[in-house]
Amino acid sequence: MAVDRDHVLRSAAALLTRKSTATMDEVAKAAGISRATLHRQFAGRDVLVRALEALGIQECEGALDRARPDDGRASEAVRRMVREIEPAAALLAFLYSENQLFEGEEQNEGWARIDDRIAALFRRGQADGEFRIDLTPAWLTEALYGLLASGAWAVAEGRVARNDFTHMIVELLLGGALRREES
Amino acid sequence: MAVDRDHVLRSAAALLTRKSTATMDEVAKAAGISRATLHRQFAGRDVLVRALEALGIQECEGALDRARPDDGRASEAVRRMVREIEPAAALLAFLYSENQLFEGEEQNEGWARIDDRIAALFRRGQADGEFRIDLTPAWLTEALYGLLASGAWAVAEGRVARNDFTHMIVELLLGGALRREES
DNA sequence: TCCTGATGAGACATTCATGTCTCATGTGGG
DNA sequence: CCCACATGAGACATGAATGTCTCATCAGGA
Repeated sequence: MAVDRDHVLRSAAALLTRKSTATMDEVAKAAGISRATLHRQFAGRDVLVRALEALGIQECEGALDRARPDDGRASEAVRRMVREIEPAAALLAFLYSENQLFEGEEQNEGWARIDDRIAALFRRGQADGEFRIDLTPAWLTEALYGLLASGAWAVAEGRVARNDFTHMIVELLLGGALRREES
Repeated sequence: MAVDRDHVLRSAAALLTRKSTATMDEVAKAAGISRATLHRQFAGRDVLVRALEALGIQECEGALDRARPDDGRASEAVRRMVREIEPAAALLAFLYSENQLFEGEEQNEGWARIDDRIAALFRRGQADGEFRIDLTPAWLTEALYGLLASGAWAVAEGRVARNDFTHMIVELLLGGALRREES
């Protein structure tokens, strides 16, 4: 019956997103399969995490594609990007913290590609004169990750409404907390 | 010779900040003591983490006190606050991620007090007409935590210069990425 | 209907961090 | 000088998660 690998992966993502220390047994139960079958699909926790990483990268790439980062104003592209990434934010937050554990090992090159694409968008915004130039694209990229993680966490905790997710992040990232003298 | 408890605590903070899964044995070695002695000081990993939590709370409270959040313009107070919190940012990031594991248990009330004080500062900024009102104080507080964690991480990874830490965070948090039409 | 293959349940061994205990050592104070 | 005490080193037991294996069952296809 060829277990639905994608279903298992997404169940695991949903669970580990909430409880990053969940047991393989819990992951299996969450997916509605036995530990044995889970282990037949993913031969070990690290394999599972790597698969989740690949899933996260895939989702990010897809989100970036759909966001068309090269079209129109950079600020609008950022807004589209955040909106597209939102569904994957919790997974990203999990992988973000999990990455810190892969100390020695080289990180998946996929992240480098994604970092580059996002940084390129910020760089374009600067070149277009839309974004300020004293905040480096690398920092803006890092900050975006941080805000996505905070946002996902705050939503999960019920401290902000899910509907406000994109608005909160985009407005803070682009506009900041200070009032604008003029729009 | 009464082991220097504070030294042990700070060594542990420095290590766990970099490698959150470090063993009690590694923590002991990092502090230059044996595992037995470490265990005499902190009877278990959770006790150690709780002690680190208390340390983090203490540092935050101190930073908030020194930042005088009720003095002058709210934006300046935020800047002082970030500057004061900076040395503890890595510890905060560790505790921030560690907190997610204390699922059921009630979180230390100290955090609630700190959250309140920070949120109050943002609220004052809004009341003074300095901050925009469509970003809730709760979200601004969460975002600040997220940016502190991202910033500490980015500095540790060498992606941003340590000297730029405060500037990067404050400017993004308050001003955002968009260029101001006028200062 | 029968056969093949995937699955679930569970036993079992292994690894690792941890908690606990003992004992020798070495230092500082009386 | 001698004693008390903290420490370091290490042995040992424990618990948890994991990896591995077997076997019965069940469903789908020939």
